[in-house]
Amino acid sequence: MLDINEIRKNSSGVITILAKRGEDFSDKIGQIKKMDSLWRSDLLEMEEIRREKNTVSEEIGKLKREGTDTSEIIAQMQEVSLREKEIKKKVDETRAAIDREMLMLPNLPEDSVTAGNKIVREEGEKKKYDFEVLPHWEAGKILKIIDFEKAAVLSGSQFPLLCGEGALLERALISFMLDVHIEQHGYLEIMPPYLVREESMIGSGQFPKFSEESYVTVKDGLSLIPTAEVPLVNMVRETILSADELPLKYTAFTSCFRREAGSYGQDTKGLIRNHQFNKVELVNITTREDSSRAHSELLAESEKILKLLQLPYRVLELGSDDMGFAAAKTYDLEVWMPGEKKWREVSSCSNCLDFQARRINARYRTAEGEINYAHTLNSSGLAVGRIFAAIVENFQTGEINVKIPEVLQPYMKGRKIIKRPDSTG
RNA sequence: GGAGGGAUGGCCGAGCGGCUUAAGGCGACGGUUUCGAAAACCGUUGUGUCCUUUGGGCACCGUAGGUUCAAAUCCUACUCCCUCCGCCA
Repeated sequence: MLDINEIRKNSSGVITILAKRGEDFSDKIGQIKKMDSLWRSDLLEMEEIRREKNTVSEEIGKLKREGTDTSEIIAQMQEVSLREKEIKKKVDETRAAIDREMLMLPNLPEDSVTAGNKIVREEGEKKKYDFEVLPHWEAGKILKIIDFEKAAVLSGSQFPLLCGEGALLERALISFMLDVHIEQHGYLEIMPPYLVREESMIGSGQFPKFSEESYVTVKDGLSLIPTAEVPLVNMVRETILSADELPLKYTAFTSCFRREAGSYGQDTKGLIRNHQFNKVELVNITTREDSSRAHSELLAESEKILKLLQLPYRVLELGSDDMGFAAAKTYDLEVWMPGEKKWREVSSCSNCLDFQARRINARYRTAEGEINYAHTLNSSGLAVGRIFAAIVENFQTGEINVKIPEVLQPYMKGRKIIKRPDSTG
């Protein structure tokens, strides 16, 4: 949520910055501003009435104790009380309308962020192949480690089903990623719930705007998490942290669930865009002074996984028109897929500044006793299914076997290669 | 799913509808004392919001309504936690 003071003080500035997202918010901001000044004048009136009520009520108590007749003054106060009720209703309604609108406004992109994605750098080397690398879904089928037909029978299209060494590879990747973040980057591992309340989805910014994207249970109205960012960020809901315990660094492996409404027909093959996928997520909660440093660190931590897996990738700085709702600045990591011959996003590393913290009321107290909103950051560390696909393509051999990257071998019971079941060698 | 019990400040814990702007204790912080410390004593001790901001007002006792001139206190609904029974990985 944006700071309403910014809209009061400099609404045209807010409109200009939001316009970088490619949407015109001038009507909405104007409306909010109008409602806000109405709210404030009504609030003033209501508080004046309450002040009168409080003093007179106290007076009545005294008079009654003295045995004085108070029926006249009570009759007067009945009128006042009625008036208070009316104006309170109006104040509450206006406030609710303001909040509704405020929740629909996306975060302000940072000054440095402009339209259009920028390639920051490329890391690792694309291997040369003296054969045609198959896309992972074809190789996966031959290797009998992915079975989309079975998945479709169970759940419909765009669900993954891994078997045998495929399932083992997925599990190995999860353990490997978690271990790196826990042991080398100082993260606390969390296993959060996959079903969360509506407030949690609002808190991290998925709701109310993107409710179409989520699976919601019929009886209890709980949402399946689209990312572990949701439970991890909400861990500090309604808390005042102490500055010296920051940054908090949380990591979690979870499955993620997305309806992908409106993206039918895109990436229909393979593990790239599924309704359910696995991800290891990183979330940092920190101070406003520290968040920029934390952002670079987070990016490096996500990159570390790609480096260790020896996958070629590039770093993108996302343009203001392409960033997520809650983000002020975002880097994407894209891995090279030699089978598809495409760069594919495997991590999105965002600084949300105090945008989410305002929604969940997460604050910290400085050594001087000042209370500020915390800053929240998140990064995929990484999207497991897409890395699975990247390995199947990047480490493919001419015989359509898949070599296991060295760092993963201990997690694969020492296996060095996944061989096609019909191979002779 | 059924039956009970509960929710008050950082924590514990009082609180017959008006003398509660929430008692008392613990903790924390500051001070007195001391060579220093402990103890003792004294003091301070939440969050938010609005305004005409050296100041003032309003709100907050799980949440939302209601009754009343007046609600932590009475009524209704809900949420969460605990105990037990049943079912269950």
